[in-house]
Amino acid sequence: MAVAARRKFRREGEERRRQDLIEATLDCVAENGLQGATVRAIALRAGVTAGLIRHYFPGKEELLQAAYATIMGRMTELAKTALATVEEEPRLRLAAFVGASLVPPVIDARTFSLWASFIGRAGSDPALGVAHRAGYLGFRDEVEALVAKVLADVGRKASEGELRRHAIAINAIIDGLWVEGCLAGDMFASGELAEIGIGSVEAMLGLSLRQGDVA
Amino acid sequence: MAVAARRKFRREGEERRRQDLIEATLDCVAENGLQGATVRAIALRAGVTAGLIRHYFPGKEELLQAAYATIMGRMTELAKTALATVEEEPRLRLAAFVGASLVPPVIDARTFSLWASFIGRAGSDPALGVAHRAGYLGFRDEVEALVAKVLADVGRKASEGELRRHAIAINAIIDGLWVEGCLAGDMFASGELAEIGIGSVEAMLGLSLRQGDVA
DNA sequence: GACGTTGTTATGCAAGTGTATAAATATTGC
DNA sequence: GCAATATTTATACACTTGCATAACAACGTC
Repeated sequence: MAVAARRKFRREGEERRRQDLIEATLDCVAENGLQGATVRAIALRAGVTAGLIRHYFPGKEELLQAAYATIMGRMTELAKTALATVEEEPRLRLAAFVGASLVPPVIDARTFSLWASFIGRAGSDPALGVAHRAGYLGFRDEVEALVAKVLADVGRKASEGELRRHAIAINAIIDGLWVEGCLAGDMFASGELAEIGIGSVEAMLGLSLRQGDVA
Repeated sequence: MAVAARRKFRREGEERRRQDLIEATLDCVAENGLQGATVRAIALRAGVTAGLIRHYFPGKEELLQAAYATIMGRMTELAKTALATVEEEPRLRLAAFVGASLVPPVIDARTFSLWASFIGRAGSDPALGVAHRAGYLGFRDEVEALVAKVLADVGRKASEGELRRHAIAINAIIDGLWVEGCLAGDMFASGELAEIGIGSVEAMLGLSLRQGDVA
């Protein structure tokens, strides 16, 4: 009788394994939604057996939470990168930020799929809703600060309410273009969304954000 | 021995039952995502037993497809209603359309939850992707037509490319504000999103859309 | 190089999944 | 009322799910 050989394996570092499991989870969710993220599918993709998951996480729920935290962190990280442009001049900074938010890697079908999969439950899961709100408000505050600097730079005064409205609107157009770019990127020429985004912000603020036009 | 009494039931019309099952499915999906839409949960909510589902649909997959088609149809229906304003004057029509898209019932947490739950799989499921694209393009074409009328009305010429960009941008800001309104409606005053949306479109087109300002 | 630790696999289990089938009853036409 | 029909329930089945447990083997330590 041929005894089934026990599978060979390597011991990876703890942090490495955790990350691998999280990444495998994200892959599963991105491809087939939360439904596709079964412990067996995740383990298969991570190259381990299902039982190992419970060695690193109390349960599947906690693994999903860790995965959600990871994708949220990655998204805010991308947003920060978009914000951290080298430009000094306020208008150029704002333009660079909007533009960077509308090209890869921020525009990314996988990220969008993950966002949608998780956010779909923001209505019923309070923790998700709170997390979204925090991320959104943080993002909007950054936009508002950028806009305030731009307006100050050109010598325009804006009330608190005006600033708020500008931030909401700019945020919305970035989000809207982001969704479309992620869902159907091939419908737009390369850089077209960034172009449209910057142009729209210019129109909304009533001033040019680009070098050539700067007085 | 007390024999378990067989459950009483009524025979409903075929179309009525189908609709009830679809509505129950949407309820389940909206509350707990596609995961929550098990045949038993759906049946429970519809007030029938699980087996009945297969009397009206070949399988669960087909029921989900019918539910998706329903929510998509309902969304385009809402969009059409927003378009079917009584206003005659092109600018007022555009403003009314934008405004109607940013208040209930278009702004609706349940609808958003359903949208997100299904659209999350648009990347992997080609049928979903195609459906979204068709809906989006139809919507955008309507916006483009509206904008064209507005510009013609004020005697401005716009190239095909300009029209396209305007439609994309207006669409994006509606979508972006819609998402935020659905996810965190309580963060905005009643009518604030509509106000911001219309104001942004005015800025983007460089003209007023409101009665008082019409020349 | 043997040994103990523990990361990892393998196996099992109870609950839940979609589906198939048969039994039962509500409804229709007479 | 009564039989015929097909909607609806009830039950069963094979499979998947997350989780528990025990056996195992890779690695550090002496």
